[in-house]
Amino acid sequence: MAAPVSAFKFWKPGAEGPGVHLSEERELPGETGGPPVIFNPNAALSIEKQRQKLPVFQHRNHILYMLEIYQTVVIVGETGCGKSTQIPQYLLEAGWAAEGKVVGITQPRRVAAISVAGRVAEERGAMLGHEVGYTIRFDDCSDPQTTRIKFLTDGMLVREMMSDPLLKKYSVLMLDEAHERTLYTDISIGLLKKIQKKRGDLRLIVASATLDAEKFKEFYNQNESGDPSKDTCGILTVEGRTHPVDIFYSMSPFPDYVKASVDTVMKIHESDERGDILVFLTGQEEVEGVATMLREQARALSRTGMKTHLRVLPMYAGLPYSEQMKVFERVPPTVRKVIVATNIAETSITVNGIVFVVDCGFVKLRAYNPKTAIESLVVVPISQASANQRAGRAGRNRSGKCFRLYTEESFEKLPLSTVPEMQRANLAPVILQLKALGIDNVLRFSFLSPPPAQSMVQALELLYALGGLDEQGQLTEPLGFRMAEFPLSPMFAKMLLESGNFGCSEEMLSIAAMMQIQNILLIPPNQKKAAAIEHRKFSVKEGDHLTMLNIYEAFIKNNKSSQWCKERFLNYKGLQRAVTVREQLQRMLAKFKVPKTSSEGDPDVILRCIVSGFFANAARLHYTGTYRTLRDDHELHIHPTSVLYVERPPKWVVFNEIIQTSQYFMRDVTVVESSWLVELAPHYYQEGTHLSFANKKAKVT
DNA sequence: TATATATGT
Repeated sequence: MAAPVSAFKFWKPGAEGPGVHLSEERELPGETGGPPVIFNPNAALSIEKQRQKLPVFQHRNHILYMLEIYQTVVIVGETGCGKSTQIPQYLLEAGWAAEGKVVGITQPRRVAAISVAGRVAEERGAMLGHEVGYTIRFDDCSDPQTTRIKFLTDGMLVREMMSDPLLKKYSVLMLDEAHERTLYTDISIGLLKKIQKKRGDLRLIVASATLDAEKFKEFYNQNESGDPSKDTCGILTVEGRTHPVDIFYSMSPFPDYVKASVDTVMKIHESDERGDILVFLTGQEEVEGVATMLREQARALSRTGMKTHLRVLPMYAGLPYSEQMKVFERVPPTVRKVIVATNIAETSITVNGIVFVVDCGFVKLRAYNPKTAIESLVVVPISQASANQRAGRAGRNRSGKCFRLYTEESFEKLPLSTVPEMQRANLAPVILQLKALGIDNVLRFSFLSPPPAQSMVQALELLYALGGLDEQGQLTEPLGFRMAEFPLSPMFAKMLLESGNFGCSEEMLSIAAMMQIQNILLIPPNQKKAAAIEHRKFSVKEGDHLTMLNIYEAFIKNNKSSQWCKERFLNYKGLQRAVTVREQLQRMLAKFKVPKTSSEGDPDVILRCIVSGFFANAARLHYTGTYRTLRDDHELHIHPTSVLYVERPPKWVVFNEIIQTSQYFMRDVTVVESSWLVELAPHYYQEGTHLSFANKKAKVT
């Protein structure tokens, strides 16, 4: 293997030599500009040739053969070996989409569904939305008559099961990127096992990384005889086209990975090796901090005569779209890009030209405490799978190097893969969906990785308190069924469905839509004060919900102007999205005959309506100056981003969610009156004394 | 008083 260059003296090469070989994604004709290939017969020929060059092509007949003899086929293949674009086409060519049947492919992310569909349509010389289409929320680019290959998000597949429980239109379903184990992938995995028992003709392809292949096979194999010839599930491995990535570990642990990442980037920059750098850190603050330090050091370096300029680009989800796009811009040869990113760059965003990866070894993940029903964000060590995925980002165009800011010994102690989301999520929305899909006994549902029983109990209790489930745990009619149909968390769904009764459905629609969008308020690191001044103009003493309503209404009043947003440090794209979300929610309220009503400026009805959905998230001001949950006296604080943070602390509040970082913070907080809690949730709260509601009824005084 | 990772319906 390549010896480390002198600049990296303190690095130890991985014992296995080039540690990671990940596949290269194909450069597509047309991606680099130029005329659309479909109009050029020679180009069409070259598309065919390119298809045949992909590693997966060697396995074409074998894949089709396996699908004849097995009901489920697990395909192990790294991203880019061509499986996502090619296998659907093989299936189509082999007749799996005959007689009006559809080949469906799920993706965990919306952008992936759109872009892969686009590529396949292009390869087939077809207009997207006809033979090849996609379906994601708010964007159905498929035709029920003509679409034969359909890409969809896995969340969308779960939605489709609500109207078509046996997924009758599909002959084959391919769950792509199944190893990512997102919440909806896992729901789909379990539900498809159930569907397969009723539909022997439904074929399933699970596309996953090596690690999970056996687990998937075990899960889907219906052969209990012990005779392998009777297996109903088989595994097939597709190698990728690879560029080697050399792994270097630190000789000893770093006390501060933030500083270490800066030092490492500068060492790379000072070396003779060319190529862009990608740094993995855990959050926005770290990213901005490192970006600032790198800019300073690079400036100092250029004063000493360094010719290559360092362009430092932060990358995280909360960054405005236009800023995010900068990481894709091409730079002249005298400029080296360094992208300082959160986990977003691990799977969601792919930047070409990365030769060096610097991996801090940590990630910020959502965690759920089933005892307290509190969600938190915690920084935890990454898994080995994650570390390898990060390293692979260095080898997409040519061989690369990955510097791990931890020792080889610590790498070996890392968990093999990340805990599936199902085991670290609030399950109320999941349980509601499963109930709506006719899964009566959710505790016995076949989960690939069963969640903690306590999480399920918490979810069932909440759904009962909201009136979505009855004493027997059955979905209530109509409330429970309607809640399940909403693409919102159960509390939001309840709040909206009640809004007609409170006489404020117009306002609640705006509030609910706004609350679905993150980062409506933009706070550029160098203009914090100016942003705060602009934002404060919208805030009201009632709290964050009415503040968001103010912003939404002002946005509409100002003709949805992007300039208006810019001047007020508001997220224009986010507000546009809020408009779309609101329209969808409005259609649903109309469908359920919830009357269109407005509070005409009276805030109390709105606040009471919020309480009808969020009564379980109530807190009171403790004499110590902090807040306590009504349910179990847990200490809470108002989040610094809340408009109530600067107000005189109100006595009673409800909130959308708790986020634990340094402390437990309530986010999206609104002032309420204690009497409303008792009045609107009498089954949940009791005035004066404790009474029994599963021995848990909280006291409101 | 002291601050968010990433997805999805």
